[in-house]
Amino acid sequence: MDLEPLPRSFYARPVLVVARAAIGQWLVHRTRAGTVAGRIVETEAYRGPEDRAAHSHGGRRTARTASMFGPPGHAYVFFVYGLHHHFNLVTGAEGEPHAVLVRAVEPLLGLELMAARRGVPADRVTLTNGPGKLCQAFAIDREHDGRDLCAGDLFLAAGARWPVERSARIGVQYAGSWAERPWRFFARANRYVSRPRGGTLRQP
DNA sequence: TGAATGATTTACT
DNA sequence: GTAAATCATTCAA
Repeated sequence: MDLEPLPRSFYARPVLVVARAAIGQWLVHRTRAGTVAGRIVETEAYRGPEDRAAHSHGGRRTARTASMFGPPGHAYVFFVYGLHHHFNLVTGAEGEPHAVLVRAVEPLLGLELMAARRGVPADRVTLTNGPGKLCQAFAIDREHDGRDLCAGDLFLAAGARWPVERSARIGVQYAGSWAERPWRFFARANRYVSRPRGGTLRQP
């Protein structure tokens, strides 16, 4: 299969459209250590400045959120909890701080490399079933913040169509009524979709 | 300059 | 189920 980056026009659309369209596409990262790729199975839309859960809410433009305000088709990567990275796709128009958080991926290529980076066996869903986990498996960190996803070693490629379901977002209940909005999209019947927090994640 | 905290994960009781 | 890990960013002073 040819792994060519999706065009910028894929990202230059409303954030909710991109969040839904991203399900089923491939996420690819080529590094010196090898290539890893997987199917995107879970996303969430963050629509600052009116979205209280978004870092860009209220139009706050800081050093951290700068890339969220940049042109579409670039990455927004940030670091939380002192240990984890989160990977986002910048969408919409330049100056519009909207982004799509990639929350889970189904591993397809480079499973052994992912397993080595994660320190878990390659056949476990915990390899990539969470935003922090997939960043570790794909070796995505702040180095990639602001990176162009249309030209480089980290990009989305066209994948197969996949049935999509939607729900409220996870982990941002404080966002009040906005959290009621079904801005989380996930692939139906895919075991790599993350489970809501609080529930113990058991291995098959 | 200093204190609080988070779009989470993991281990432990 | 609950708590610890762990630090860049943010906001207050």
